[in-house]
Amino acid sequence: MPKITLPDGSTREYENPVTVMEVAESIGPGLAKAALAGRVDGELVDSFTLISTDADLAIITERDRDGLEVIRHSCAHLMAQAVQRLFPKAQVTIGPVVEDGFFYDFAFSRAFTPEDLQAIEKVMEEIVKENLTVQRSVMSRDEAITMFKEMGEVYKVQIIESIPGDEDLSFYRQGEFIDLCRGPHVPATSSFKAFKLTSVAGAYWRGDASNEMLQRIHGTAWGSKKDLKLFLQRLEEAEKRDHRKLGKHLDLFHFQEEAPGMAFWHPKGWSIYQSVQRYMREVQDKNDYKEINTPQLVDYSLWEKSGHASKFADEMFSVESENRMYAIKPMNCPCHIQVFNQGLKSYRDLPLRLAEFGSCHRYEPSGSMHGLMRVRSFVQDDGHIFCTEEQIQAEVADFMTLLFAVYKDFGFDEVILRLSTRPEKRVGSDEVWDKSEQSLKDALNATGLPWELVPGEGAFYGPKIECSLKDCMGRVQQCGTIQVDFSTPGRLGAQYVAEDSSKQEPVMLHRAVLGSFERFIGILIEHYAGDMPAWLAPEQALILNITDKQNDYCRKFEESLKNKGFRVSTDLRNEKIGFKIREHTLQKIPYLLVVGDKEVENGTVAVRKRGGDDLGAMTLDEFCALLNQDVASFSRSA
RNA sequence: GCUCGCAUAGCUCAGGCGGUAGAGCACUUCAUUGGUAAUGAAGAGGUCCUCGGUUCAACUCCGAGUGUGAGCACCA
Repeated sequence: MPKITLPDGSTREYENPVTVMEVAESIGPGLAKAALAGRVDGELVDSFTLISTDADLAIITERDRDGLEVIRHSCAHLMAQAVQRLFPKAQVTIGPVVEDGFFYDFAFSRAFTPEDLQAIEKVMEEIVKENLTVQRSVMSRDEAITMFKEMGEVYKVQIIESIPGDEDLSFYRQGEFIDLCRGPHVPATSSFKAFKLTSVAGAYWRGDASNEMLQRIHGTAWGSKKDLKLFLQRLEEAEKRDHRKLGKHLDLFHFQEEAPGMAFWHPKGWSIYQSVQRYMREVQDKNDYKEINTPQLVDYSLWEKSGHASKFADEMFSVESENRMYAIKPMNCPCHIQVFNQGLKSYRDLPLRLAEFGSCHRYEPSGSMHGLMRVRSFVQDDGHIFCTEEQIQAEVADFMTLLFAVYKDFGFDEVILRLSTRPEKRVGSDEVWDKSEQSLKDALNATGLPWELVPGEGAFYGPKIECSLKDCMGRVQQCGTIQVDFSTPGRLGAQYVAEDSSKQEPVMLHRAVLGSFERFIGILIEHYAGDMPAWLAPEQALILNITDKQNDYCRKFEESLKNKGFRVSTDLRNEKIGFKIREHTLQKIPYLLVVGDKEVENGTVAVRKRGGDDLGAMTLDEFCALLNQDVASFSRSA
């Protein structure tokens, strides 16, 4: 006689063991229709799971986050079934849920085409109409291997063979299709309301580049047609914000064949770049960093000493000149140590914070490049803090505070933190790793924010914190980092004189807030959809005449604003005012200042904001005050 | 780097059984001096990414290369 407690606290008693679906039915037919799965005592189960003891139960529908996952996972099965109906020779592999959807990887003799996707989608619809019941079964490992061998599914056999132990495995069947799966799944193929196959691309079997390539079909599935539509609109919006598109449209930068992965910055893009750099320079000065600059070309031997050549030789550009080999620097750290090494350092000099807007070049794999987001030539807001072990924690904590403040100034409020710890291949003793990981953990805990542990992902010389921000589209972008390094200073002979006059090796903290200017500006462009806030906008205001009678007045007004340090220009072309407004609105200029006879007479300008708001007539002083206030509205908290 | 697409005017894109191309916007000139998202007219603008092959003939078909897009792999 199971007693079921529902999320609202109410309880229901049943004579015999009941399934989740039966409970739903006993509550109401609407709920039964919507029920996809259940959560029994916190565990996600199928709707046909039998409950025989007292339990807490939540009926999962498409409104639950978990319900959506069930739909998507089941939709992957639905797609696999459709693919095998159309292409019986296609072999199934895996089909997990991902953000906003799912995919399934198939082994097939050729690539699927967009026409194939349409056909697959059609068969999926047919299977939905067939309303096949989804059934779960359990098999031993050996039985399962035999079954899939008979079906000729060699990848499934491999997957099952790689599952350790000889525990029983669960399988889900719908009609003729059966797949190894943990579940849970929807009750029947009629449960799908809205799905769409979005793309097809290659993907390596087991994520290993030395394996063969499979065909991955991506799809998305939602609880309702409306949600699917909203999702597709979100994709469209993201496409509109694409920094590559906006970069061209707003004349910010370009790329060309002769310099793959290296941006040509145009005046307006470079203006944004300079504003970001000016700001970072100010922040670094305020926070006791000493800015330096180091060579682009450094003899190869330094990279051999630092250990980078042996690991990254293929990704470094090199130059030969007069029988010497140089590498174009792929990073700044070895150079910063050279600066540290000049002159004798005392413990009194620590912590020493060196910063550089360091231009780096890396031969990134051709397929990995993506607009400004991943380039071969970039500038890091790099910094290295030389300190003692005791100083690590405070330095890391200060860095985190600085980073939050900078992100906030750029309009990013949410930061996601991850700690990557010792990888298999590493230098340094376990004791040193213990210590450095602990100091990073302490610093993370001190932020009061949640953070995620990523074991084994640290750099070979030390653990690192990775800081990602969330843009207004909800996308996570990794930008900042701070890494503890106990070994590179030693390799390159960095030392300081301690209190007891012994020579000691300093600890080095590698850190960057933005990561690279290129990437960060790409993120900014997409975050603001090109509507840069006034403090970053390449042109803050534009003065427009109505007729050429006002030209002199416009030029004088421009001059006055320029003298106050604003980025202003004029458009005195012989065009109608509506035409000019449209053109400059599309160029996303924050303020348009219109001057006609009225304004000349009153000594004002008519101010129009980017959104179209008419702020009325203002004098020079009034407009300066407005623009100053707008520019200062980012908090300058760093 | 791998798989599959794509590459035509400054931009966004059409196009064509294989017979060297077109629109809109932008640009130039002329007229127009007009008050908050497009004034009108005329004109100019292309080695159809590169190199090979097939062909009487290639922008079109085939191959290679380069760049680029989606995804995978990589990311000090």
